[in-house]
Amino acid sequence: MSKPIYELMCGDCLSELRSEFGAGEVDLIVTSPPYADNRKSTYPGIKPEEYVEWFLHRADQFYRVLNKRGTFILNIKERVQHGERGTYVMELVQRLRNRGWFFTEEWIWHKTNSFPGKWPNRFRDAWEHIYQFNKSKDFSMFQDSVKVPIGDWAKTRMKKLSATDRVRDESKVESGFGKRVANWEGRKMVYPDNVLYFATVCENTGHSAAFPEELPAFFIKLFTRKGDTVLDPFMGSGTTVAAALKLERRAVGIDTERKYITSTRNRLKTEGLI
Amino acid sequence: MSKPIYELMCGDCLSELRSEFGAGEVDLIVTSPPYADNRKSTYPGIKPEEYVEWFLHRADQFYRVLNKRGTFILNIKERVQHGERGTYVMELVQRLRNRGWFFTEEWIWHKTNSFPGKWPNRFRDAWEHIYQFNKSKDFSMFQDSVKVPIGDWAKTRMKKLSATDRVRDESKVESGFGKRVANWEGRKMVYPDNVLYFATVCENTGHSAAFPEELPAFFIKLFTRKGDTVLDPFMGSGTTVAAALKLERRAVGIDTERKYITSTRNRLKTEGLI
DNA sequence: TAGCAACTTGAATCTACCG
DNA sequence: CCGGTAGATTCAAGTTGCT
Repeated sequence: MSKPIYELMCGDCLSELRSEFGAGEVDLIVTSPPYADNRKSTYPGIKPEEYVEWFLHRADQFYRVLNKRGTFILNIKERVQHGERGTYVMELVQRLRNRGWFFTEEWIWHKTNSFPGKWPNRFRDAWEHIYQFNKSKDFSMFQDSVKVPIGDWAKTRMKKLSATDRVRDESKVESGFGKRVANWEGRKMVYPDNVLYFATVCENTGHSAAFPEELPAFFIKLFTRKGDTVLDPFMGSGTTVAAALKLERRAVGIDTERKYITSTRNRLKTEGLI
Repeated sequence: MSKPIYELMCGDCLSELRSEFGAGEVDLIVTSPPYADNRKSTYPGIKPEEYVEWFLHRADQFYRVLNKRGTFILNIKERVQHGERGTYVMELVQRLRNRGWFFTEEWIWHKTNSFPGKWPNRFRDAWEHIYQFNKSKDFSMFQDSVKVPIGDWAKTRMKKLSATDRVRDESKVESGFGKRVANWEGRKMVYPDNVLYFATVCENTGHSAAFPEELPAFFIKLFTRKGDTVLDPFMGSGTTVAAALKLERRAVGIDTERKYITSTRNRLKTEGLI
């Protein structure tokens, strides 16, 4: 009997992966973990000084369950503390590398609608890190699946549209996006670069972390094929899971909070994915 | 007698600063140092494993000559070695912080026309780090001097134009950019964010890693006033010096290579700056 | 149906103020 | 002095609703 198309697991990914997954079962991990701060009101924050160790233990499990040719995509950003930008992410990346991860690339996610505000000593923060780790130099990559219309001065807009439309187009949900697709069909298509443009999600998802579906969709298309398994060990509102199902990949989402399991299941039903 | 408006010094910035500059004489340092690699054909490369120590000794001098309210802007990017992105820059940032530098912010420079190319396991590299260090939380910042037109579909283009035009507009050199300035005059101006868009310089500057004049110009306007002193300890083709002079700041450029001293002086003459 | 305007909101950060 | 909270500031994208 074949594996289920999706699984939503409630618990700490450290123990869930250890007990429920064998080695090499996952083809792609895409996640945006809780950041190191103390915003306990929305999500159990981990203090910066404890963050690296906390994360490394879980990353060891990611490594174990990841396929030899698989990819681990980590979206994260340092917060400002006492006027300084934190450096724990830099420490984390080096530690991951020392533990055996192959540090292939750092992508930049430019958030075109970053949070507004004005301060005497800094401008608005409009970007986040996206680190790409592998198990070796030889990993699966399907570059043709993420081509974008050739750049002009509307490049950013088109890039976003292309990601959105392709997801919807390939999904089971018909949303009347055919016309927009036509806008860039027939245009010359080129490979993107390592700077991605996506707006954050403003609508109320029931989760504080607005993670646009285009973002996981981009990496799912780039690093997996239909039927492959995609894991988000810090699922949150379930955006990665939804994107994976729309693209006909198997999806596994893990979260410590029961409410996110419930809301994600509702979301998948609403979108007609399950 | 007042200080000269500009100085071009041939030598290692370590010794030049130590012997020729007193504490706190510089208001802004903007530099793009030689990267850690072995491209000895154009610039004396420093091996990755020696790079951090090599840089830290020079950074100590930067700290000494920098004004209490001054800023140090460091543009740098890791190279790919054996398929992996290097981590020595992350180590450098942490070490600088441990030496007393206040790590205020990391900006992203998106190179809109990055070098084309295709590799089986990565896309084009289209961005570089720009680290902002200070001596404390209290530093000079003149945010109104770098406002940009409010965003619309042409946001990125306008942002780039604004930076270019303002530099030219305030310079001694009239270049017929008045019409472009008019394009965004009367529009609502907003503060930029920490992602900058500048096209790379393709013209032959005689230097391997020329950054666009808009880049130092942006930070010179943001962190200094007319008459302040701007230093580039790894001058190269002299872009920072040229931008500083156009904006009526004092400029100091240091380089180990005699040929760059010569070519920069010629450049400044050609541009009518000296 | 297209186009425009008003309205809403989002992993922000700083200063001020309290206990 | 440290830690926590409330208020002010500000921009882009999406949504709604009207002509």
